[in-house]
Amino acid sequence: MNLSERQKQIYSFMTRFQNDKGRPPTIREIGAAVNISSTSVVNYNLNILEKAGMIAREKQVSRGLRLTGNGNGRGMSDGKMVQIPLLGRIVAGKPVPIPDAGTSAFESDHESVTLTRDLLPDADAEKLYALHVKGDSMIDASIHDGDIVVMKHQATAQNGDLVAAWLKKEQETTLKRYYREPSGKVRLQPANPNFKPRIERPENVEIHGKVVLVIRQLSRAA
Amino acid sequence: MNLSERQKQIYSFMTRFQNDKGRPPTIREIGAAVNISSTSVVNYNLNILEKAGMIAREKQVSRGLRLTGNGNGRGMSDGKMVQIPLLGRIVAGKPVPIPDAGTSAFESDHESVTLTRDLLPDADAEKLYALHVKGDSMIDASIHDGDIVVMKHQATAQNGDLVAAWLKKEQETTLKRYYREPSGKVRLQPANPNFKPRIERPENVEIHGKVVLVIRQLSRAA
DNA sequence: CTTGACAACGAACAATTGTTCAGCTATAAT
DNA sequence: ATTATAGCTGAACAATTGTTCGTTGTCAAG
Repeated sequence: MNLSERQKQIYSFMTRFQNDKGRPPTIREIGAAVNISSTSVVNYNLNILEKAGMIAREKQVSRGLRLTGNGNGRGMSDGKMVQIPLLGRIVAGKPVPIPDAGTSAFESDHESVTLTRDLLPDADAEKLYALHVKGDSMIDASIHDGDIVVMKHQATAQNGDLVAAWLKKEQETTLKRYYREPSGKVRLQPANPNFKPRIERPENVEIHGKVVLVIRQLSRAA
Repeated sequence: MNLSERQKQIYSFMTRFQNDKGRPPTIREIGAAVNISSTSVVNYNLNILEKAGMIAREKQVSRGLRLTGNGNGRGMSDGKMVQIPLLGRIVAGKPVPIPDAGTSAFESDHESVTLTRDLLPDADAEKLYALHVKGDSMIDASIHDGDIVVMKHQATAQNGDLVAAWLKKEQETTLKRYYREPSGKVRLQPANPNFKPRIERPENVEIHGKVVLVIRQLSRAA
């Protein structure tokens, strides 16, 4: 699956163009960038890139090119993104906000975070929502104030999942790892092994979602 | 700056289309999606959206639309992304890999991570590179094995920055917060306050970069 | 030498797509 | 009643863009 110098140039240009302009280039734009005078030659090389699995083409569609990222380890960069609504904050004293039914990215005043799909466990990017972590109280050292957590909305969890759990009696939200003990009780294990786990009766624990991604921006905060 | 129902629909569709297909829609595609029979009406509404600062248009360019995200809090989603080379692993025993000069995303066998710009401290997305964190030894509880850290390559740091430092004598890499003490010494402070800081002579500390983003994927790992 | 592949050129064609314009309707202001 | 404006229609036009085809040159295998 060796690619010629030109094909590498084309692929590289496509990547830059897409990242830069937010749309794929046309055949002629590619030609101009890599000094190919004829559109048919560009077309020819694009077909090769397609056979190599590096790109996908859509016929009869202007700019119908997509980077598939096959040649590229993990870096997808094909312009496919997921916009995840930032529903609010997760705080100790309040229940976790839950996504509305018809939450288009436009509706209401939601902020949102846009992520590339390669960061997420593939499949349905629906049902995902993001929360700002506010206050250190409920969380241990592995997640901090100001972090953004991307959650998948679900009411059950598997052993080891990091979940947002609502403790009914205490009226409290907490982010912990979930374990179902042989005894039937639920063990909520802080990510920091130095902290002691919390054993709860299953009836007192309501799972609101599972954490799939944690993002910490270190630029603004100290 | 009130937008009509139709304009909201158009904007919403543009967002979905862009995220979905990786390219902006054409005027006719928009028309079909929002039940507008005439291209001129779509054009008309697009001009309004442009004046409202929600989108940008490029004349005489097919799919020459871009979401500017002005109407949208933080969620940029305009298809502009940054591809960051994943240079390798950061391990205790080895120096931090440093980006080559001519690192196009294509060259060599680099993997890469693609991020949307809204996650990064704006400005030059150049000079950024990503590393896999490997092994718990050098890091304290705030960063884990398997995390991805996005670094900015720089040899100096400000107080409080989370840096990758190379300790010459110990031949060891470590991720810690950097503080210049009044005494002139350098204090390397673990993110976990339970751990003791490490005081070093400045000559022994070589800063290789500053951490700007930490990403933890919780899907695969246990 | 001939054959066949690969890589490229140029040109023409067809489809897609952005642009423009005359006109229609309803509603609110003059 | 008249005017103005927002929102729309339909159609034609021009520009952009994808597709196809005939041709050329190179180079290695037969």
